[in-house]
Amino acid sequence: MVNEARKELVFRRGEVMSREGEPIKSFMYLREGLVKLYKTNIHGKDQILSINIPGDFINLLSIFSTSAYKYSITALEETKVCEVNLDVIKKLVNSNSKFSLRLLNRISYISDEVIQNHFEINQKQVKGRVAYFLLFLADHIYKSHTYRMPVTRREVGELISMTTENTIRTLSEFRKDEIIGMDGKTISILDYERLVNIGRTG
Amino acid sequence: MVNEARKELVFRRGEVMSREGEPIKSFMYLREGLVKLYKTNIHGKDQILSINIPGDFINLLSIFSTSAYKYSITALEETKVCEVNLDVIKKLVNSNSKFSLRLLNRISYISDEVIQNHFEINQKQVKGRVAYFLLFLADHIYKSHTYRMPVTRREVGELISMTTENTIRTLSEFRKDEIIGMDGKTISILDYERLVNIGRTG
DNA sequence: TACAAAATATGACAAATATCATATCGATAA
DNA sequence: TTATCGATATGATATTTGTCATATTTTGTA
Repeated sequence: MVNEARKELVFRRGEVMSREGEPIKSFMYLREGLVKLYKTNIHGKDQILSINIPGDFINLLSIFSTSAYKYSITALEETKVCEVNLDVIKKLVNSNSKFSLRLLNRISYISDEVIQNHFEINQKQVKGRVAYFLLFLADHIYKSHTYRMPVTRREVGELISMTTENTIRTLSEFRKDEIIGMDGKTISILDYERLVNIGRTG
Repeated sequence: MVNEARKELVFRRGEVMSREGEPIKSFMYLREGLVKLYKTNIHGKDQILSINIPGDFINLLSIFSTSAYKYSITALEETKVCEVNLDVIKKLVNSNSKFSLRLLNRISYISDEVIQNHFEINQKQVKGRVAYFLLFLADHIYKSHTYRMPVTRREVGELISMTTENTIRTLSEFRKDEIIGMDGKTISILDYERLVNIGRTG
């Protein structure tokens, strides 16, 4: 049943996959790529909720609460998504209680994560926030101390609640202090321990 | 089945109803009173997630994600809770798909609310934050322009991410500007329109 | 009632962060 | 290819917020 309703979609970098306020028609499983979930405020500024990776149900937080998206989704790189019609999913909830329980677990886990991340960022100062983000990419996204940032400095600021200027300034400072190496979007963490320490304290 | 497993509990003001990290044993429905949900950070400072009112499932955000509480719950006033053993709830999810769907809707709604609130507060400055909180109490909790604040100034700060001093200072300023009247914990909103405007812009 | 602890209050100052200006670099499109 | 726009970069300055000190008031409890 689900197999028949399945549809593969491909999005290019920068493509908006769904927009805040639009009706939700399907359940989206991220197969390949990287996306950002974000809200746009009345002044047109974005705030990023989270960055999602393959294996994530990227619109799960919106699906059951309302018929409209609570946030927008944009691809940060070439992204493949598996879509299943929402009615099919709702029928599945009705017929398969194991599936329901797994969804409940997953939704709780996701919302916990978003809340926890923003609480942690909230209690840090600029250096701590940037360190936290660099470590997030290293530990959770790329599993490497060298990587190419998938976002602009402005987007980093939108995720960790800072201005673009301060984000850039802090990265420059880390480079001067030889905590990281930086060439455009390519980052290499030179002093992991120190970065961890900054991420904890400041 | 649920009726047999039901248990009524009463908590006094200030009593901790459940603590972050403790195992979750039951599903809690708030029948009467007012509670706060909060996380304590490594420095011992609390951050309040939300204030909950009768009708709320106060530990729903933790129940399905893990076996341990992700936040603590404390009664802000005399509070009555209806507890149902967690195993009974899980069996109900297995047997009743309508119930599962309602839980999914409710969890999504709650997490949306927590995230949305913190995003809104995050993009405001001190005056806007205090205004937002005063209006939250007036519009959502007490449905009146005059009320007795159920929390200390420190707790207000813990909810809207400000220091206690700045919270007190801002309230004093609102009183001097005759936007609110204030006598201890009793607040009366004198200029609702102006408060709404401050809450939107700043 | 009286005492201690917490909450409220306010000023002076320090620290953190945002804003504004300006420059260079790089990617993209006509 | 070149023009344009967005991204990166950095300094100077203004604004916001936090910290520390110190009183006063209120509250809970012995």
